[in-house]
Amino acid sequence: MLSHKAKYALKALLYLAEQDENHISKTIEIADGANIPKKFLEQILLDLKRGRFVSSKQGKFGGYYLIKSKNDITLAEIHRLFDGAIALLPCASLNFYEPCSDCKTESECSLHHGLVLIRDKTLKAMEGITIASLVKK
Amino acid sequence: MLSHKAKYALKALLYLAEQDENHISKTIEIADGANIPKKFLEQILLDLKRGRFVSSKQGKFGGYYLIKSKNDITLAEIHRLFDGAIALLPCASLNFYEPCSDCKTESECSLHHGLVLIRDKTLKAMEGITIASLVKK
DNA sequence: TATAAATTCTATAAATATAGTATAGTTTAG
DNA sequence: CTAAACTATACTATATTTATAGAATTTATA
Repeated sequence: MLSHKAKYALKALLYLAEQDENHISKTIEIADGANIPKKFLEQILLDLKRGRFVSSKQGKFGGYYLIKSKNDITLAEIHRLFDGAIALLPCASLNFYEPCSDCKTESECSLHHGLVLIRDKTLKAMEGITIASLVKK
Repeated sequence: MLSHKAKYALKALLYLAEQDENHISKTIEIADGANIPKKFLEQILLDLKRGRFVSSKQGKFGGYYLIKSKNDITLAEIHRLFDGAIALLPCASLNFYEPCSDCKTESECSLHHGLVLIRDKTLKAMEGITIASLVKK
C-alpha cells in the first residue's frame, strides 16, 4: 500500500503537470487544488525537490514547478522515493537490497526466487505508469 | 513489503508442505526448522488456522498440519490474511475497498485508473505463486 | 535603499498507529 | 501429570501523519 505521502506526492505532481508551462504554483494553490494538508504538502514538495522532480523559486511570487518531463516520472520512482522498496522483501529488492537474517543462504531460501518474479512483474507495471499517462486529457 | 508475520507464515507453510502426509508438526519443530521465534509463530499458526490453511491437534503429541492443498495456497491469499490489501490504495482494492476521503468522485480521481491497472497485474502475479511452486523439489 | 510582505525552507513536536516481541497463564488430550 | 495448543495482554520501538513555530529568501513598493 502507498503511504499518504506517496499518494499526495503523485497528486501534487499531477497538479503541476496539468498547469501551463512556465506557470509557478505556490504550495497553497496545490494544496487547495489537490486537497492536501498544506503543511504536510510543504514537506512532500521538499522531498520531491531533493529527488529532482520539481524545482522551486523562493520569496514573493515563488512556488514550485516540474523540472522532469511528465513522461519520465514513473510510479516506480515515486514509490521508491517515499515508500522505499518495490519488492516484497529486502532480499528481493534491486535498490534496497538487504539479506534476510533468518535465512542460511539466499539460494537455499525457498521464498527468494518467487519474490524476485513478483518484483520483476510489479516493477514493470509500475514503470509503465507515468504522470503523463495519468493526466486527464 | 511483506510484514515479518506474512513472511514467517509463508515459511511455516512451506515447512509443513515439505513434511510427509499425515505428519503432525509441533510449533517448536517448525520454529527450529524455519528459524522463526516460537511465541511469534504460535500466533501466526493460529491466524493460519482461522484462515483454514492449517488445522491443529491439541494436547500431547499435538501440532499443526496443512488442510489446504499446497497448489491452492497462493501468495495473494497469505498477503491478504496478514498484510491486507494488495492494491496500492484502498480505493483500488477488491477485497479491502474503501473510498478516498480526499477525492471528490472516483471517476474524477486521476490516480484511480492507474492503480487498478497495477492491482490487476500484481494480483495475477501473486496468484501464480503457490506454496507448491515454492517447495524445493 | 529600506522595509514589508509573501513565500519557501527547517526543525521539531505530538498524536496515532503498527510491528514485533515477550509474559503469563488456561485448556485439552494422552 | 505432562506436553502441547490456545488466549490474552502488555510492552517496546518505530513509523506515519499532521501540526507548530519560526528562519531565510526574494520581490515589490514607499
